Amino acid sequence: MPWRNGTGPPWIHGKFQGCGYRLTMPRQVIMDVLSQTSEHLSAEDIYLAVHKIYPAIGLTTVYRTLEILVQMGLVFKFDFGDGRARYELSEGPKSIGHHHHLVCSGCGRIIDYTDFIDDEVELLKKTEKGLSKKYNFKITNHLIQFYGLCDKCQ
Amino acid sequence: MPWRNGTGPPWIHGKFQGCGYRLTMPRQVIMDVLSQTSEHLSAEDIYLAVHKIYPAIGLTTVYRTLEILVQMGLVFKFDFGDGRARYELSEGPKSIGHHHHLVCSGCGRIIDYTDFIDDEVELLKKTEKGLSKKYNFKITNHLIQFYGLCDKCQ
DNA sequence: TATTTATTGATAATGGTTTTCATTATTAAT
DNA sequence: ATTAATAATGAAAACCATTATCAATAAATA
Repeated sequence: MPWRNGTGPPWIHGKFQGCGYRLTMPRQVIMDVLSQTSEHLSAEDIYLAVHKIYPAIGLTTVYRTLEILVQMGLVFKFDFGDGRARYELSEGPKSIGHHHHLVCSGCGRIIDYTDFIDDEVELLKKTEKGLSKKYNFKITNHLIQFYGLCDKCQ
Repeated sequence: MPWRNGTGPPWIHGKFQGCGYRLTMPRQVIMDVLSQTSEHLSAEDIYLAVHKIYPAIGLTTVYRTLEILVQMGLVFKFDFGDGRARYELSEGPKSIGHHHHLVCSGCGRIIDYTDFIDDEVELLKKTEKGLSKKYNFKITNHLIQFYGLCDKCQ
């Protein structure tokens, strides 16, 4: 990485400013934490990780920042049914790119998968076009999740 | 409908017994309420509707019953991001059959759609088969949702 | 009928998320 | 630079959907 910890890549700065937000230290560190993991972190997970780097952080700020990041499209918010939201960077160094999740109903394990993306994209394009037309609904995002039992739980 | 209010169709009774549950009055009325709507009711919505027919109902019982119904596969539980779960009968008189949802990020409106189900089913079959094999993950269910802005919000 | 077992509902507790609000940091104006 | 206006922060309290507790009731079984 060509930037110091907490400094963040330059384009992030522009993105924030472009949306009328300031790229403050807490926000940079939250972005760093999200960039350096491929896990599905909860707000508290993020709070704890940020706290190691920037101990003055408050949980409230984490929630507020995540809301902004989701709204800016930099972060995806997921609900895997365990009562707490999970957050993932939508793009970045460790991002595995466009993917979806297998959610184990037994142990709650989450498996990322990127298979059949080509077929999926084809269907989605068709579907999005059709639905946009039929309902005049402007689609910005989609969610696909599979539920079932992982190898250890069946 | 060939059965009285709160009596429910016969097969429901068998289903409950088969799972080791009793088909009590509160449970029957909850099933009735779910059968007679095509909306996306929250637990409280259901509680209020049931309360008109069966005033002794408690909110706790509604939650407990819904949990059972979901676990039995009679009801789907959804999260549309407004902080409360929504419940839909997976099959029944007013059910529109297999469908998915468009979620408006502006006003929270939910639009059911059943388009492209054939193409979707094809992709899902392929995907499920591939993922089951690759990850040894036994898929029981899936979720597809589109997010965006409805006609009134753009 | 007696006895075991499941179900119920009022209440309290839980816990993730939001709101409040005074303080602090950042930007813009002078 | 200094000051004024604005945005961001964090501690604490509030919120609110959902769960756990537990005594009372209903249903199934012996």
